[in-house]
Amino acid sequence: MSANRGYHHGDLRAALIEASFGLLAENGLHGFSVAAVARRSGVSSAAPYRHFPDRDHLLSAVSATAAQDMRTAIASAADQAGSDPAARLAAAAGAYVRYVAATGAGFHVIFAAGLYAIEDDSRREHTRALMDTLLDLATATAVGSHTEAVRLVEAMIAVAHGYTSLFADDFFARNNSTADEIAARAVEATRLLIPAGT
Amino acid sequence: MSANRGYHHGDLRAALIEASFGLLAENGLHGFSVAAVARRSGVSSAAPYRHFPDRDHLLSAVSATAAQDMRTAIASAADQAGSDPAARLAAAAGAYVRYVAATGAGFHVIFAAGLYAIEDDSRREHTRALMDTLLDLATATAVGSHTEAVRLVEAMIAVAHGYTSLFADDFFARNNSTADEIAARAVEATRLLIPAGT
DNA sequence: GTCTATACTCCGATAGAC
DNA sequence: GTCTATCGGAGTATAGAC
Repeated sequence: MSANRGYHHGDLRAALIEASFGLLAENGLHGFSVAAVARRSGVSSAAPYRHFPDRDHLLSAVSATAAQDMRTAIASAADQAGSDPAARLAAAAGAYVRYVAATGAGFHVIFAAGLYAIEDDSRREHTRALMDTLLDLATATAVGSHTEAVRLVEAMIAVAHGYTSLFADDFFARNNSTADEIAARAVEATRLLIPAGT
Repeated sequence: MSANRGYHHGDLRAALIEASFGLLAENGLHGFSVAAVARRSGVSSAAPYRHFPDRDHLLSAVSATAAQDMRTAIASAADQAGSDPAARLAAAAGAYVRYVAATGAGFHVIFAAGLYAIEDDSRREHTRALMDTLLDLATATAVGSHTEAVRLVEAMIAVAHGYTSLFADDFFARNNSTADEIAARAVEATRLLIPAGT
């Protein structure tokens, strides 16, 4: 902003993260590379290394941002779903599908292999907050124990991630399905996985 | 077998496909390359090109084998599940998880991008047979229409594929979960998605 | 802080010897 | 049918100029 004394950007770091989301949305994790991110940002392939020591640290920053934004999207969807705990958790599955369809940054990115070894407090905080939010939504559905809540969250994630993966791989291509339609199906399916309530 | 006049194999083509499964199981689709398959088979990186014109044709042959074997595994699991249509379809989800955990060859491999463009009658027959088997299992659960059966198959695949993806990405690592445990959860979840019956 | 240039590795694919 | 050798392309990462 105020300090735009460089060649191209006032904040290349932020621009690189933003470009990463674009790449992930278009080509998936497979299409993510420091070189491609640099190209998309209009800088040389060496420039990113002034802001991130290596590829995994850039991906870790993307992961932190994704976890934060996804948590916001899920919390917002749950609130719009009203007060019924089952409806709120199911809505979270829909928010997951829509977020990943738009950004390409699902759990396979947020918890990508190799990221666990990286020291990145921001990422750890945001991923933990995301999981806590999901766990709270599951616990509210009158499950009997913490273990059951964890199992329910995992089931909900499996459904959401499964639909998302198939959608990203064009498995529903013949149907001309939209992300919103797939999200709606993930909501329905998640609703069926929640015991007892209504 | 009888014609082992070459350097290493009597049937390098089959050995390459077998090696491909090993690579997929260990490193996923990301770790699949003609060079790596050749290394694992103990031949030079040029040898595979005598049996497959390019990378995608090798992958297509792997896809055909995977579709055939997965269909067999699913049909077998359904038969062992008895006569209840809902239990049979749910068992198919478990078979999917176990097969992909063992081989790495899930729908993301069987229907991998780029394969659709390849002319490979074997692959087309086996993938079609696989989908027909799943559709038959879904139709038997007293669904109201063909569209509903398709939707049910897609939901079951989403659940199975979701659990499988998370398992492959070590998402359940802290729990020390086994493939059989994850498969059992996929069976339970699928069972909940099936309407009406019992 | 970004550039150009470069070294290294890996992969896909081909040419030609045997 | 398999080998060695090679080319071209893409990616990670570093060195040094500006």
